Amino acid sequence: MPFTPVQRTKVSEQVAEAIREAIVTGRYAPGDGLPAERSLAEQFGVNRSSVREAIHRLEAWGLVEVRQGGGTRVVDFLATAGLHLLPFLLAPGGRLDPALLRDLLDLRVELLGWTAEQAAGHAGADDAAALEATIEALEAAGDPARRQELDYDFFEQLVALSRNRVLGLLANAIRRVYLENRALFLAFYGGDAFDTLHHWACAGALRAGDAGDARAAMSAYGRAALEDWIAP
Amino acid sequence: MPFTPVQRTKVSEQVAEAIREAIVTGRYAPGDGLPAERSLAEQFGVNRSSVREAIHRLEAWGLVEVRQGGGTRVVDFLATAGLHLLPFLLAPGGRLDPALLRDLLDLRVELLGWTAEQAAGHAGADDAAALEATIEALEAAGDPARRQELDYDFFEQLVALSRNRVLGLLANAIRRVYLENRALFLAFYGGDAFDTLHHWACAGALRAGDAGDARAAMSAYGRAALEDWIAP
DNA sequence: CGTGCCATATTGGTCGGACCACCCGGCCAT
DNA sequence: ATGGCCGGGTGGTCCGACCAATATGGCACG
Repeated sequence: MPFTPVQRTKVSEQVAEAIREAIVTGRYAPGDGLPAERSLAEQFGVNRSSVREAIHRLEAWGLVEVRQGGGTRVVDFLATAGLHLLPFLLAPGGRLDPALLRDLLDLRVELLGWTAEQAAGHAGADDAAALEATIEALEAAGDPARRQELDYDFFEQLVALSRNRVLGLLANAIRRVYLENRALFLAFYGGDAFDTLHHWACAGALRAGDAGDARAAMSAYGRAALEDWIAP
Repeated sequence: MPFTPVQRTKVSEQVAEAIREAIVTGRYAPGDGLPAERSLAEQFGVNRSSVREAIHRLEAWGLVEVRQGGGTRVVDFLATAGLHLLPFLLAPGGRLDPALLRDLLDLRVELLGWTAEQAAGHAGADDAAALEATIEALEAAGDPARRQELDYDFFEQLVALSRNRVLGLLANAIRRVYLENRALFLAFYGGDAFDTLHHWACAGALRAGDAGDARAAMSAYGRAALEDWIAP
């Protein structure tokens, strides 16, 4: 059994995480001013440089606005930040936000369907075969974590087949959501509700070049997952 | 006529932009190593702290991977970065990437339709009235830039009506694409091809609570824009 | 009383230097 | 061929200092 890599967390990362958590959990409201860098450095017991790095990471995430001489203010991130914040908003402080998960799964239904539809335009027989190989591995896998991984592989293969680079970027953002909240979705892949029916239907539709059927299959899969994940 | 705010560019920002441009234009291939921080500081004629801030911004964007002792390497950003990179990928080095624009507009069609469909589930008569007020302002506006602005307002109202916060984050990411590449889309709003036919249809469908019609209207609008923007 | 100006404290931005932790490669003894 | 050692290069952190923009309050002026 292989060892898992040791965790090397930089000081600036820890500071950034602490402040991010304080913001997304509402401890700082939009418009509030963050403590001064020198003050934060003292509170965290680190150098001001590390605090600056942390704050600039938050700025890159769209959580705070920094103005020289005017302090650092928390912004209304729901109105300005992009999808890269979603992994942290989904379960702020360890508590799942069920409404937000519902929003995500709703969008997922649409996205799965459209991705399959677009993939149908470029998929050949060998592409369908590759997808089917993934499905077979999915059925053979016993470990729920491995299933989750392979299921996402299937989606990424569809994204690659769609040849849409913007969709690719969007999929990258979505992937981070799963990576950061693995445990959240794990129960589904261990339960009885999960089956590969729709996967086979999608692969078959791609083999036949039927975009409509492909879309229908993946939409149905997304809806099934939604019903299982939300309010059992 | 209001003045445009003076440009305050920090040193670290300029450095970050320069390196980002070098990466997205392919001057550094994925896997390549960036020069050392001390070397970059010397080349740019700035302090190492500023270079570090710039590099960490690139890291937050998903463009580079930093390892202590092991240097800083450029990553395959198409495989890892999120939608926040799109504004810079659309016209790297000032030259438009038409294939990428096509990808974006394809996705836009789907997104516009779904947003309208979702909005129909929550829109009341006063919401429809607000939308219609925006359309009237849109028709009255002579300045193409103002039209563009109002058209995006219309979309954001739909997003707000959908009550889907994930879609809201996605819309924020898309908005940045327009803000960073205003000129690119401006021609459309000045030409004859632009009309408010689909907007009215959507507002009407929302007033009637017809999700299907709302979706059809905005999908049609997206397709019309796509045909006008691509290969005239 | 309101206005504009100015001194000052506060805050973020940059700088230069120092040291530590880590990775890599070459060299050497085993 | 293996493992240990070591030196050079790299990023991570720290320190102290100064610069630049901002916010604040007092004060003179109208």
